[in-house]
Amino acid sequence: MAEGGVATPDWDINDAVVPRVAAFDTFGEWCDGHVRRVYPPGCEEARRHASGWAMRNTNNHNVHILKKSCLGVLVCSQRCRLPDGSRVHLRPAICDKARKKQQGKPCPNRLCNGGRLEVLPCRGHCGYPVTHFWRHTDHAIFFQAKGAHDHPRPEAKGASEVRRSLGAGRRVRGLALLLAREAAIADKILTVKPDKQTHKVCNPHPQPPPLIPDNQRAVQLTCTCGPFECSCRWRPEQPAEPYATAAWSPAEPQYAGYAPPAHPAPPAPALQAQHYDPTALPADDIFHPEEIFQLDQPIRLDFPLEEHTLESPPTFADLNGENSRPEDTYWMDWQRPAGSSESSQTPSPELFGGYPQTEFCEQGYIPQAYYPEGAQYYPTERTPPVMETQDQRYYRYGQDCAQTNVPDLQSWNYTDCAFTTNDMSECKQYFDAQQHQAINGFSGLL
DNA sequence: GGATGCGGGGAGA
DNA sequence: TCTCCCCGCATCC
Repeated sequence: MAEGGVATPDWDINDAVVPRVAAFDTFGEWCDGHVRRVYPPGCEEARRHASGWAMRNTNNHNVHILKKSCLGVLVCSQRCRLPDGSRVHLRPAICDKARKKQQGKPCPNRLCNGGRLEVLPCRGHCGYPVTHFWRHTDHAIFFQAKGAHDHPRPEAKGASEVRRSLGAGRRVRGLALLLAREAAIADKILTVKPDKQTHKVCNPHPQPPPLIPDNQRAVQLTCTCGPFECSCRWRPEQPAEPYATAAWSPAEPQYAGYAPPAHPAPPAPALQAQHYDPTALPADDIFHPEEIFQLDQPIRLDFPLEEHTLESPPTFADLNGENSRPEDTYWMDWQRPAGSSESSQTPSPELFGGYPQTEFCEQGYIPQAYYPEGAQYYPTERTPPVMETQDQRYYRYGQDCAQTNVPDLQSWNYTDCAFTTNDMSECKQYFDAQQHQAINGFSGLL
């Protein structure tokens, strides 16, 4: 059975009738794996069919169900590493034309030598891109995801949007222009932030259970480091195990030797001292991506501020404080999935986790490995189900079909569901273990 | 300019 | 027939 959110009875997005539910799920921006969710009709993100993943519309010739497929992630052709050991993973443009323009551009990693951006396609659903399905009824918005992403999370949507809106990508000449941009960023933050917050209306669960134990959150939450010098982020109380970053060479086979997620490698490269000259200006005529990504740091405020974030988002004071070093912050932030509930709950897969093996493929598709150097895994969003199924009503493509004999209607067949009921306890143990390893793995950063 | 939604249509199983 | 994908168009921001 696919992972369900609220306690809806079994349903599938393609069912002729879907149940009417009394409880809704917390909106998940980074849903991964076979996931089913039910959101309230007023959930702004759900109404916009928002996702942290770069999802493009796919025509399924069904006007009742909106289908989207994952575009993957933009990565460096050289698979270079950022100063902290993570890799480049940008958000591909949804527009085909824009996406083509993205490809071939120089890698934004200033340490990268000759790398170019290329799309790492998603093949997480039996060799096809992971798909999201959205279905609206009068009383709920149904969401279903099929497949597990086999690639890193791209940067959050807000990053690319603001970057574009600020005209990043063109060469900046002179400090005055840089300062003007910073002022524009600050202005945008002040303008956008309240609005975003007002739209955050769909979370009926103000404090979902944390994925990281409170005792491990404490250090982070009490961190007094400056936003750009913080080195205690995610610091667990457990001593860190030594970690040696597996050197990755572009000459290596890129998609071979996948390590199954059940045995994730210890992760996370040690956080290196970041030597980056913020005053450096581009010297050539091609656009310098680091100029663009300097702008990414403040825009994190442009993302929906998630309730369960483990760390406070940068404040306006942070961005303008005398200690501000946007570039460093960018590097710090970039290696993490930007601005999302799940991402803030779970450290970046790039740092330690693995990408879940593409399971659940009825066709027996054997997934490719994208990051052979380590079994990278990150926990998928797991919202504890709320088993409330009273007042079950069913909708037939928008029609309100009140039903009283629920069991008779639950004979839906799930041929591609990820979990059976019996699997759930095992899965929980599995994800708990993964989560524990993930947390420990993060200690390698510090 | 890009995101998004809709729809036509081709290809393959 | 179903699912996948590509493409064009319209709308909105």
